[in-house]
Amino acid sequence: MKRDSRLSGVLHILLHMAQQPGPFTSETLAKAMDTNPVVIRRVMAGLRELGYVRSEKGHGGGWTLACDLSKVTLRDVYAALGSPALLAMRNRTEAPGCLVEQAVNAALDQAFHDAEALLLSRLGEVTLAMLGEDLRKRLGSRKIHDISAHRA
Amino acid sequence: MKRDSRLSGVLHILLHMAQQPGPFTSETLAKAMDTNPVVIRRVMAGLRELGYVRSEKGHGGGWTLACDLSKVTLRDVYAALGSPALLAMRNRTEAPGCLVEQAVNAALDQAFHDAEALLLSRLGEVTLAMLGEDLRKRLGSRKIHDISAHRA
DNA sequence: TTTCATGTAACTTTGTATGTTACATCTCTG
DNA sequence: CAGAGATGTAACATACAAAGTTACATGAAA
Repeated sequence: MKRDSRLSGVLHILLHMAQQPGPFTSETLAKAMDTNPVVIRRVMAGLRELGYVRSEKGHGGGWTLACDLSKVTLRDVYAALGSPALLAMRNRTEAPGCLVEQAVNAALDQAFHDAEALLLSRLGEVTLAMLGEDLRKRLGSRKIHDISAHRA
Repeated sequence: MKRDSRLSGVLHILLHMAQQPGPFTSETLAKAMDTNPVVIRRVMAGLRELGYVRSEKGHGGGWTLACDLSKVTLRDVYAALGSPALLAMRNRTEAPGCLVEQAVNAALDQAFHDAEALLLSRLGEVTLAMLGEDLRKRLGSRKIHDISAHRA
């Protein structure tokens, strides 16, 4: 299964933006993420709708943070992406007529549901501010990492 | 992301096999699962290697259960499929040089790891025998469901 | 009015599960 | 032994979603 890296990617972007004053163009962010500006706009669109970031057109335009980083959790960011599927597995058939399949689904659904709930709960415990704090520790005495000098 | 339904599918097969004496040809099972015999052979191959089922060629051949259903858990079956990815999300980059990405990965990895561990643990708690027991309850007074009359 | 930026639709590429075809191999039956 | 019925498996085809790309409309600043 082709796995989704949008959450990872958008968090990377947000954290970079928190390190320097904006605004950042999609072009700049795309170079740092080694991807395409349109991809950036795509994943940022959901965040904009929820008011976590703002975008401005024209000269001097680009993306800026527009939220209290201590109030936004990774779960919020996940939701801003449209809450894509969390698990790589699914039931063969939902609402099957076959009792055998119903029994299988019931067992799997419970396990799936518990795992999803835990994952969402964990994501809900971490704020963007906490991520930034962790980053500061990792940076240590080092100079602030400039996004334009980004290497994956 | 295209999600994997092999675990669901193979459990369905095993539970059907537990309801009637075998052997079952891939052809029969494929019809019941509304798929192709080769797909059946493919998912059953891992189970055969672990000794959970046996296959015989030629006249009167096919698949038979070869394990104690109370000893095999859903986790074992999952492992027999080759332990495919559990989560639909992944990190953009593993072992990144960028400290920002390291911070993001660290946060996500912990959440991902916890969710995977819980899922595996839940799967490990359920045996095929327990699934069969649940099925019997669902069947109630009804006659045993013949696989040849299968409807999804 | 030109330049620089986002917004977005449409299309292409890529990776993976799933489906299909073809054929080799084995085993029972007659 | 010959033929039919089964699995084993490689090779290829299809379906689908994420990711990448192209093209162009729109808006804002110089």
